[in-house]
This record gives sequence, C-alpha cells and structure tokens, in this order.
Amino acid sequence: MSGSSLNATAASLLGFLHDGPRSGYDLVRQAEEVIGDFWTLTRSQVYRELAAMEAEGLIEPAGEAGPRSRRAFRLTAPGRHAFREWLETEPGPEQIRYPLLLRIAFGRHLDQQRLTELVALHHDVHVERLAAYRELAEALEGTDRYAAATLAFGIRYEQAVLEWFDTLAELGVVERDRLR
Amino acid sequence: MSGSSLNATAASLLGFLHDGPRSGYDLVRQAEEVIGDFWTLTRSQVYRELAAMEAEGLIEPAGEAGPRSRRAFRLTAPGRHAFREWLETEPGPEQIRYPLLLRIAFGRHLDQQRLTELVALHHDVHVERLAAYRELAEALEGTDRYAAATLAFGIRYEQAVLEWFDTLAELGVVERDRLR
DNA sequence: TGGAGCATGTAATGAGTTACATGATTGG
DNA sequence: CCAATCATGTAACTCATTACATGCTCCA
Repeated sequence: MSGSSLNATAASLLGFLHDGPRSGYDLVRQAEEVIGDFWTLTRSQVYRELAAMEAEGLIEPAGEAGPRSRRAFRLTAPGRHAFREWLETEPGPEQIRYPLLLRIAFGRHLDQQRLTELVALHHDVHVERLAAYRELAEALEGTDRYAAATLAFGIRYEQAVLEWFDTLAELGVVERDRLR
Repeated sequence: MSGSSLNATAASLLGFLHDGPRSGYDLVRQAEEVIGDFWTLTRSQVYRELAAMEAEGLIEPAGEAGPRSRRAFRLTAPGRHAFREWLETEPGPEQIRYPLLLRIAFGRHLDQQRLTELVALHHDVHVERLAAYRELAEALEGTDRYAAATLAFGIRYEQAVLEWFDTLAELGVVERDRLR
C-alpha cells in the first residue's frame, strides 16, 4: 500500500481538489481549461487515477452519489501531503510531439506544393490561437499571476511557431507568399 | 490483413528505410538523432512496430541474421506505398507536455524560492540546447534544407522558452536576478 | 581468459485514446 | 411525453516507458 509516487496527471487532480470536492467530470473540465494546453488528459485517465487514489487513501468520497451515479471526492491529509511532495520533485524535461515537423523532416519525399498546403493550414490555427491567448491575457491582467505565467508561455510559443513558418519560406521548404 | 493505417512512429521507420536496410538498433539510433527532438521513441516501440510491419508485409528481412541475432529489414513495395500515403495525411496538432508548467500552474502551493530553483535548472538546460542547435545549424548551412527546417524550429522554440523565463521574473513568479 | 561494458532484443507495466453504454434534462 | 442532447462513467485497445535478459568484443 501507498508509496509508488504520483504521476503528474494524478497529482494535478489533487491540485484541483484543493479548491473543494469535485467529481471526475468536474475535474476533467477544470483540467482541460486550466492545464489542457500543456498537459493533455482524458476522462478515462481521470477516472482511473481517481480510483487508484481512492484505493490508496489520497482522496475519499464527499457526500452521497448524486444523479447518474456522480461521485464527488475530497482530499485527505495523505493526499495533501502526496501533492506537496510531488510539487517539490524535479520536473522532467518537456516533451513535444509535432507531426507536422515529421512531415517536414521527410520533406524530400513530398512535393513543395503539398508541403505548403499542410503548413498553411497549421499557420491559420496558430494565428487564431495566438489571438485567443492574447485576449485571455488581457482579461487576466492583474488577477492570477500563475495563470498569467502559463499563458505567457503559450503566447511566446505561438509567436515562435509563426516566426518559424516564415523561416520555412526563406529556406525554400514551402512556397513563399502562400502563407499570409 | 493490411489496412489499419500507420502511426507516425512506424511511418518514420519506413522513412528511414528509404536510405537502405537497417536493423532495429540502427533505426533507434537514426531516429533519435534525426527526429528525436520532436518525436520521441524507444527501442521497445521500434521492435514492436517492426514486427507488426513485417507481419503486414510492409518490410521484409534483408539478408541473414548477423551477430547477436541482429536482423536488418528492407522496404517492400507496399511499405513504400504506405509511407507515401501517410506522408500525405493531415498531420494532427502538436502535443506539448511540460511538467515545469504544471508546477507553475500550481505555483501558489509552492514558495517562490523553490520555484525559482526549479526554473533556474531548466534555464541552464535551454541555454545549452540553444547553443548546440545554433552550432549545428551553422554546420548544416547549405546542405540539407529539411534538416535545417526542423532545426530552425528548435532554435525558435528555445528562444521562446528563454524569453518566457524573463517574463516569469517580470510577473514575480520567480525571483528576479536568480536566472542569469 | 574472464569480466566490463556495449549491442541487441524481449517482457512487464504504466499511461493515453477511442469506442461504447446508459442515465438525466429539456425544449418542442 | 418523447427525441435530441448532455452528463457521467466504463471497457477495450493502442502506445510508451522501464526493467530485464543475453550475446558479443576487447582489453587488462
């Protein structure tokens, strides 16, 4: 029993439970909103981790089951402790998996036009994301510095991607003037 | 048999096999070097995918087994075809998982000093990576434009991260003057 | 000539995704 | 009052990581 230290997904759930009891469904929503841009998770994972953490005594049911067997959980003292311990641990390196880059790495097998198309689609997505982030950042101004900090990463990142698209044109990997 | 289209990892292996027959071991090395920075994979995955692709007829043994049962594979015509098909498919969105950002998102549970320590460690890593990438880019100048293109992403990305670290200080999330 | 270390692969486990199921709500 | 939709959870599967095993090489 106990021991086997938390994975980041489980730990994040504990983090959210600091704000009060929540059901799996609530946690999925909150996680997607708050950390979804740099830590993906799905319903299935959440329910699995909740079950495991309940078994380990890190969380416990809060109140009776609601409609459609909704069950809320609350933190226990060991849960609080496990979360704190996780927070202190050395965060590992970031992991990026970028399928578009894979296409480009094998770009010599693809014609320039098709490559340009693929990139152009992504271009638009990033333009929109950057705009959305900026708006959010403005709305957040002066409220939650930690949310602002994660958002700042998103903004820098999106800028970097957009600049990189320009570089692709300069390198002749994609056709110039088909992006903007 | 056949059908179930390729995942990106398997497809990349096919990509490398265009340069000639290779064993699992070789492929791991090449993949780490060429796409490792934006597409992680491990030995186990490689062997799994090779076995699956051999069963599907996308690759076949090339020559007899060498020392310590080393087996090289070569592309088949269906393999070549499957690769091309994969290349054409819409690449999905990138995925980023950044454990440090997770610590920051829950930063209010951590004291500023510890947060600064964590960030400082990452700071150094990124400084070094950026330098290494830049050197590589110079060495690559004018040779392989696709390699240059992927490298350019790495450079932009590392720059973005470093700039973001500055923002963290400005936001008061980490202590100023403890990074550089 | 044997043992330190590298090359190569497999097995066990853990994490993540997709597909499925079913109970509530609610607007028409 | 029922059909569409949303809420909530589970099961099956695929993918990824870590731990283990064993065969070769080569130098002390």
